[in-house]
Amino acid sequence: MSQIPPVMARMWGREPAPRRGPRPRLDLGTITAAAIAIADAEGLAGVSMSSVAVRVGVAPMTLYRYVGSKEELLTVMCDGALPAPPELGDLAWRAYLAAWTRANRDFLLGRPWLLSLPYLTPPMGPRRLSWLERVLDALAGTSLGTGEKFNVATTLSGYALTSATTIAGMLEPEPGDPVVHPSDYGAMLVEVVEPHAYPALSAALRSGLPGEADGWTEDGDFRFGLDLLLDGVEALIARRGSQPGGGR
Amino acid sequence: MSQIPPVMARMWGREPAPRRGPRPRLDLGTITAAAIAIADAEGLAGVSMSSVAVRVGVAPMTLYRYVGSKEELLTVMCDGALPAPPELGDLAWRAYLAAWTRANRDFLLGRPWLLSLPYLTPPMGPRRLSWLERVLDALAGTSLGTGEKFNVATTLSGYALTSATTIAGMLEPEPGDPVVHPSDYGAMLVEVVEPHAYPALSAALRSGLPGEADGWTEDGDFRFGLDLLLDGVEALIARRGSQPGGGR
DNA sequence: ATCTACTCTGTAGGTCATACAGAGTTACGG
DNA sequence: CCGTAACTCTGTATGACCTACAGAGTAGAT
Repeated sequence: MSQIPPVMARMWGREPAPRRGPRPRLDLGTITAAAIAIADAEGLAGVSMSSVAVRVGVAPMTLYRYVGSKEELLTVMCDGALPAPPELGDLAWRAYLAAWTRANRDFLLGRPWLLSLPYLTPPMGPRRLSWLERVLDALAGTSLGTGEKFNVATTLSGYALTSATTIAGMLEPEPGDPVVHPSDYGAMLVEVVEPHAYPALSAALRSGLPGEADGWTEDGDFRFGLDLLLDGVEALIARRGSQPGGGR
Repeated sequence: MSQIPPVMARMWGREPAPRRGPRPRLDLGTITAAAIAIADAEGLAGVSMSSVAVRVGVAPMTLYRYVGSKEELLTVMCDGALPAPPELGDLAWRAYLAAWTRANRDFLLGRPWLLSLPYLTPPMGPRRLSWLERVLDALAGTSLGTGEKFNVATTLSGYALTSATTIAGMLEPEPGDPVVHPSDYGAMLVEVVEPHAYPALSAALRSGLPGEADGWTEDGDFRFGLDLLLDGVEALIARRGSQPGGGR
């Protein structure tokens, strides 16, 4: 009956509870916690089946009793690494969605290795779904349809992701990465961009390099895009408000 | 003088043109084209230094004359795989940005392996910058500041990315991937989500599973978020329009 | 007591990135 | 015209990694 793939079953604690043989000495939670700890300390590159096995005190091959492959482990990590979403309290939808998106971005920045994983798959783990739950809740009072609420969640979560990726790419001069510091970024562009081929861009560079302006903050950039989106949501709600219901 | 890292120099054709020794038999363009062809045919997993070397007809180690590491090659591929941005013509900014974002999403769907790469780094290659150039151009007539135009480009491009990732995750049942088909998605959620822990979500699932509604199209979802953003931009332009200039 | 399912482990095979050193090749200085 | 230096290409080797396989031990079922 259960069409759900084994990874997901395990993520939700639906393990078959075997009858014969020795009791399993581990569980999936212990393993993913170990893997996450390693990723936090050394980055994703430090996470190997061997290193995880050492950390939980078993032989490497033992892990395959709990996980079908390394990729499966990474998938489970994507959910296990998430914190609980912020509390709704009695915030209005707009204030809450702003806080939600910011919290979303912040935990991605706290665990930047998440950005290198296929994080943007349809949410299936308990943690990811609890974040989705909160958006539905926050929008419950509005006239948006169910599908529209899902779309708002997806879009905001995507924005948090791209925003975090952008910031992480500038902040982290990880050793061995071909990462460019934002202070050098404008200078590098100037050196390479020819006014002939890129007129608008080189004009913009001449008028003031991005990242150099005094008033600039990365938080300002974040709020910029966020307000763009929330203004859009607000416009939509206003539109729907005059209509009956709307949306499946 | 040139502070620019070697990858970038090579991406822009700034190779030092050596004087002694045999003429190089290859160039970076040939190599990246081969790597891209392999990725198109077999996915990213098929791209190894060996496979690329075979395709261009040299020994694996030869590639390291043109590229510092495999990661560097992947970085260069990220730019080389991009098509030219759509022509501006005489479109109004909103129509153009919509076309631009859609084209952005479409080439990502055409080369889904781009989604597994660190695609969201600050644009430094010629192709990526030409996409940026077009946004600046399209917004030239508006009263937005330079920084704001950059932000609009970043946000829209991020939206194209998340949107493409979502669709690709549902469309491609790649062998060996723990991917879930959208038709199963709702059913799986129902099986796993407990109304007690996820009241809003399970209510939404009961009222109509996502992906099941008759009127649903993935393109509708795309336009939904896009309009959200463009409405936001429009609101911003309207606000800026009354003020002098604006932006650093 | 025996069976049997299940857990843990060592070994081994295959793939991969890349360090290294050597051989061949071209241009330049004399 | 020759030697030398710089540069390109290649074979070999190393170490890391994932994981297939088969065996050994263990504890509940019969």
